[in-house]
Amino acid sequence: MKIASFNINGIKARLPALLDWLDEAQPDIVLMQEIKSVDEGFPQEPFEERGYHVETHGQKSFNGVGILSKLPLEDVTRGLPGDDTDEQARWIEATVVGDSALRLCGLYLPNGNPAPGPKYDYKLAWMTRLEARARDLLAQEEPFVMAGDYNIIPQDEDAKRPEVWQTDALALPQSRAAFRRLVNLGLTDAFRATNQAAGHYTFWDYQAGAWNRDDGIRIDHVLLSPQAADRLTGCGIDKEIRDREKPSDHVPIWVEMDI
DNA sequence: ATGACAATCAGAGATTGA
Repeated sequence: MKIASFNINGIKARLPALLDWLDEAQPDIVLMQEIKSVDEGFPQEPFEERGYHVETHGQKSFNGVGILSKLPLEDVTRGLPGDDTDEQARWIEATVVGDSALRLCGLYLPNGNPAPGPKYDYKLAWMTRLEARARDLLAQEEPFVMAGDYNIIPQDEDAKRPEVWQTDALALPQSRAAFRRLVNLGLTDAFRATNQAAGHYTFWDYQAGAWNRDDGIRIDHVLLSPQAADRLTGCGIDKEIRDREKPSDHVPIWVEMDI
């Protein structure tokens, strides 16, 4: 089973590029971020024509997450638990049942800039809630995938120019520490489990020729529960699609699992 | 030192992103 995460940066602007990639990569499941659409505005038909079930948790203009799946999506829940006043659409969960059940968690973690400030406080608070959700899921001792745009550069080797990110919310020590706490609960960073090299990125800014200079950062991650990590057989980044017409500023990261 | 670039909503330019 191939499971991908992709920050598409707007479904309206990205539909052709997304469909082209889907037809080539043939993922069984896609966790999407930044759909930038309300649920009613998300075009389900082109995905259903390709055999995908579609579930979204959208909002107007910004944020928004969704799941495409060739298997039916069961027990869908929307919103990260822990703050009933949080109206930002950044979290969706669903279960797929192949040979066994797999819980999918798709997330769009807050950017947090400028830091310090209220946006950074929101990011750190959101990460505390994320850690709590991970603890609850781990207690169930079943396979789950927690994938999306984490807006975290875990280590300096995950950026072409780490020095320019030192005071950025994506790389500040508090951000990295929160990400480590999450991983240290017992989750596996699928990319790092299969590839230890520096210089692998999932985001290149549209500005200043970042793509042409390979000035990227690795901020989209797939974390696996122990039971899911046992089924991991591969992980990759579809870097080449960043070079196409009207690309997202992110590219997909995917895992192959023996499920 | 600043802006670059893109998407959204709206119908110009502010806001957001990373």
